[in-house]
Amino acid sequence: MGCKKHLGWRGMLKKCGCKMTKPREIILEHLSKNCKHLTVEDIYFALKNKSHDIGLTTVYRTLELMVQNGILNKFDIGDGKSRYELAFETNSKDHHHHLVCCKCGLIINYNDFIDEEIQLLKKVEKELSEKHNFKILNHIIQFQGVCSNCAKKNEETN
Amino acid sequence: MGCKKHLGWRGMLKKCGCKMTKPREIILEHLSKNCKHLTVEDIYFALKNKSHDIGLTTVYRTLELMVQNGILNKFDIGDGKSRYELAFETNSKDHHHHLVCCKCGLIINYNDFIDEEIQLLKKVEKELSEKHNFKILNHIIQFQGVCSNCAKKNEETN
DNA sequence: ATCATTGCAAAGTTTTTGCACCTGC
DNA sequence: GCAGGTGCAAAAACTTTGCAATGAT
Repeated sequence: MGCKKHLGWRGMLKKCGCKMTKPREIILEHLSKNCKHLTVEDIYFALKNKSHDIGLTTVYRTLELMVQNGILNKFDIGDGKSRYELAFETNSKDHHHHLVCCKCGLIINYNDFIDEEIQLLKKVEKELSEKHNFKILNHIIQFQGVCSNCAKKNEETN
Repeated sequence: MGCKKHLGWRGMLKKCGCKMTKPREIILEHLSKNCKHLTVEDIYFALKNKSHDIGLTTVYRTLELMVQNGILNKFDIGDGKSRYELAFETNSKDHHHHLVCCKCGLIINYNDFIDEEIQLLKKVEKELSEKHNFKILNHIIQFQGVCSNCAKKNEETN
């Protein structure tokens, strides 16, 4: 799971007139070691468990800041909680999309067809961007459905 | 914006052991005439303006029920409010994806490349579904970026 | 030294729940 | 008639804001 790129953040923040502080470093570090869809709560308690006493407010503010600066992606799988993950470059090998179980909220990252998807996306992005005069920065692709566990449970019930 | 299909809902609900009531009918009717990403608040006040006194709780419960039964799609563009729209069939001419402005929240529906997207999606769905043993019901594709208005505003500021 | 950042407590939003009453089938 | 649906009020869940203290450059 090594999502490197530890350096560079400092620079990215600096360029936006922001300081690199302990809490910010710790939060980014945590996200980089857990390359997946974390909620504010997830992060807050995970850090608390590692004896890092960072306020909930700071977590919220840090994450929002990172989103504004394109370092993180924010999305919602339908449970009303915002989720954050490193904004992997479209071409990076860590880039992925999500399969979301609408029963239990399980999220599966996949990048099986990423290449084909990306190819189409790039084309679509370019043309939509021109047609609607819209600067496209990012995309979200989510498949919603029922995971194998929930399907099993459902069979048992019926 | 005639999104027909007014009949059939009753049947769909019945099949799920649910009754078709006045509030449900009015809410579905409203959604079918406003084929786009409405929040609970949007719906609640729109109906209030038409002198339909439907409780906020009922709106929440009705929408959630429709989502559970596949009649509506639920998604979040990043502003923390759930949005709902009719779950157009993948092949229907009303099927579309979204362009979301991350500055002002503007949502543009597009279906320019829908055919190509759908073709790829179907393939991806089939294979992901087998590989991850996941029953895929639906998908969300969102491009995030900056709309022309916000881009203009930004230029003026700088 | 200066201005951004932090953390707490308080407030704001959005969504859910409990419960008595009402309604569709 | 009865299970399911409704609406109100209250609570819960998530997020933002104000402000005094602290920290980074």
